[in-house]
Amino acid sequence: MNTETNLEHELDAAANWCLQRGEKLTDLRREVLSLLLAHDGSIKAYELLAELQKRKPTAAPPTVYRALDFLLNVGLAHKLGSLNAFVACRELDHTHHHGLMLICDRCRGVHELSDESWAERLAEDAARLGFRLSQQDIEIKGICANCQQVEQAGEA
Amino acid sequence: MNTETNLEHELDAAANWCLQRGEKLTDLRREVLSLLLAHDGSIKAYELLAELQKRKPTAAPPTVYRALDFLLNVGLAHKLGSLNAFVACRELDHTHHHGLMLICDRCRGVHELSDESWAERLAEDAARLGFRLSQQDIEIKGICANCQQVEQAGEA
DNA sequence: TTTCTATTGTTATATTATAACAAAACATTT
DNA sequence: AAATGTTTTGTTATAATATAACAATAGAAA
Repeated sequence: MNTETNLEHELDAAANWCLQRGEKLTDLRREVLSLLLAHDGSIKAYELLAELQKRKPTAAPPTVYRALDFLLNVGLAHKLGSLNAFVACRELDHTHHHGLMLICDRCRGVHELSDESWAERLAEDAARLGFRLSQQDIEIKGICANCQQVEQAGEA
Repeated sequence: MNTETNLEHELDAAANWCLQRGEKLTDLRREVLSLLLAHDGSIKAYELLAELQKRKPTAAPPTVYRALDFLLNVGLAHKLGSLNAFVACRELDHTHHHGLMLICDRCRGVHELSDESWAERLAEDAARLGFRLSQQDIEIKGICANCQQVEQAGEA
């Protein structure tokens, strides 16, 4: 199975995901999601716009922001507030509460953690203050494994 | 002890904090920190600028952003990436690794958690992926106790 | 078809943040 | 004090991020 069919597969799954929620993954939204998925790490809205314009010269900022808003709302993408960047959600299947996004300071890559036992503890601590957590992603910064290796190689 | 002397007390402590790090809390920085401290919740850069201009009409965006950068670097303030807003750090004394910021979706208020036992667990999970956490704040969204009460009152 | 709603197009503008260079303040050495 | 270097602040311009507002189009429902 090559990359292209893999991508189409993911997009079809996303379309289904939308239908189950009474929403539609239109051509435009599908294209934006496709661009998001094609990026390993996160991507910025105006980078996405530039990509989109290659195939759709008419695209303007609202074009991309509206598609992103849709994808965020339906859970197909995440916004990384600390970077003002966006990333496709790769973990559609599990019922996730707080997506934990490990963001690499170096390469802007993102790894989404699905283990959530730590989250319970967190929610307890917050509850002790009367704080009720909303279901949003939590962003953690650091250096990914790959960039740590590059770092060491540079020091050698 | 009234509010004013309390504020001056905090500002003096902040000045000391800077000196210990070989940095200086200049008048300008002190004024910006003062405005940050005067706000319960978080405040946006341009709101801060407007406040600053009341006493210092010459102030421009770089004025406030430079002061904020300084305060962030020396640890006297936090940036909330998800809101593009800023907040004074109220927990100077303890050696904190990852400040946990509970941000209210409603009132933009922030509560800084100092208990960090959950952070160890988090670091372990991340380490399993080879991810090394950097010492940065972690932002958690939700509804604060106060806003929950207001919410209920509205429903009654 | 007609009507209603959702989506997309388009233009303009708001909001957030930084670059670049000049001036002033401050510290250090002579 | 004068000369020098460094840090901080002033100032203008502009970059980067995001949304408002309204027109046009497409799709669904009556």
